Amino acid sequence: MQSIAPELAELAGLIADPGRASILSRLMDGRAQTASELALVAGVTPQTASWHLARLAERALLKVERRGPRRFYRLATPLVAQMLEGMMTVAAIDPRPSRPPPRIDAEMRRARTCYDHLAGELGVAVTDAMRRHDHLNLDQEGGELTASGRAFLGDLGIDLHAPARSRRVLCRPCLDWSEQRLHLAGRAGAAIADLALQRDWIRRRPQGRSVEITAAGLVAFRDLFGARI
Amino acid sequence: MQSIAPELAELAGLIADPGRASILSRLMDGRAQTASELALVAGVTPQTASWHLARLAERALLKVERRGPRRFYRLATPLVAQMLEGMMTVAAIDPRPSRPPPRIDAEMRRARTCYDHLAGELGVAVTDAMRRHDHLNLDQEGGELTASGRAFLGDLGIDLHAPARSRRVLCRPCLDWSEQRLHLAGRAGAAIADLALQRDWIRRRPQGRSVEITAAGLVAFRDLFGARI
DNA sequence: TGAACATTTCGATCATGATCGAAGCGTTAC
DNA sequence: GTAACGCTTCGATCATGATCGAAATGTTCA
Repeated sequence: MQSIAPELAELAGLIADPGRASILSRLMDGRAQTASELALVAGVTPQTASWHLARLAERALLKVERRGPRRFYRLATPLVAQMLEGMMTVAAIDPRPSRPPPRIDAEMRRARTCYDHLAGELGVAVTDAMRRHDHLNLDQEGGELTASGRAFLGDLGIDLHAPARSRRVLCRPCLDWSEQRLHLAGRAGAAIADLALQRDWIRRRPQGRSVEITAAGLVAFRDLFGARI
Repeated sequence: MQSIAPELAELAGLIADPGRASILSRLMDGRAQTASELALVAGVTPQTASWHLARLAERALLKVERRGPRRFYRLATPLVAQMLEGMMTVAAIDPRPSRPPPRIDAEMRRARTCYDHLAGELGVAVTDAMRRHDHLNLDQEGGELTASGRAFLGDLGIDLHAPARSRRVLCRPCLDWSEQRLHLAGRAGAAIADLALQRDWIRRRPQGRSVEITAAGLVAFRDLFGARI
């Protein structure tokens, strides 16, 4: 019985090292990072990181981009991000009573980006608020924006028309691994995150994937979205 | 920066062994299998398989059920299946020119179940047919059944009302790793697979996840669904 | 109780791959 | 051209875990 099991094992092997897992996790915000930065994140020397990065890039999990003497690495495709998302969801659930639940950095839990949309308490709060106001229906396997939701986002200046070539869907649930709750992903989720960055409601922290909610952001999320945060 | 990277690596490590990957892949049809059967699939001795199974069960990727002297193993939750689905999708894409594309068993490619819905050529053909007949809209991140689609499935005797407790969505895309195309998953996908099994359009093969399309099935999929298969 | 069978546990062996020091390569800036 | 810097390649070492034979456990059935 030929199956993809060997390829599955090989792929998993690439993620099975703590250093490489840290690197992939760090790149989950969709941005590119230098090899040095990723070595720091992985907690290994540059040589070792280089070896890890080469393996990930060879298997096309990462894309590399040379800018001067530096090399920037990023996730190769959104498909890779989506796969990691699914793995993190399972990774965050560990029912072994002996094991303490993974201690997640407070900033990370509070607010972060998940590839292109909001996650953490903020992501879940915004999603919940939109559901409460009947802007959104969302469940485990799918979601849709209501007419009122479209109007709401339209009023915020979000253009929901898909780029001509994109067949990407508007709403998609993403299981938040730190909150164990659903948050909004898909084109709508990405648009909200873009808007928040653009209006300085959130700011990316220099390192890590977590984002800082600005004072203006707190007001905006509470007053405009009705988020309980 | 505390993150789930260590848990992610540990989880990946569990899948990173060819034997365990074979076992997980085998269980992707959602059914339970005995330890002996899984040892065969993994190509290892029963002792070794037992060791693998214990690790997978300890981490709650598998559930074990004792029936007499046998132990039946199955995937612990649909979440695990969904994670594996995402990994297989990436595993099936290997752009390294040196590597030959994974040779997938012809039966497996033709028709199989993916946890609870149809996959392979059959799954894609049925999905395509439903899209052609405007029964279904489906893209990378979501999907919906049209009014005509609901009527179509209703006429086939499929009850699309969700069980009271279930918030499971009707339509979800699932990227078929052997066909590199989308097929239908979610409650609707599962209902179609159930119907096909019930009406003997497909039969599960004793081993492996592939299914056999019966003569009646070929007629049904072609005439009722309009599938090009 | 004892025989048959499925599965697990134990113990020893062996292979894979993660690691870092040292050295090499490429790009940029002066 | 040459120095500085980021990154990679090479080589040697070391730890982890996959494997199976042998033996133990547990379940069913007579």
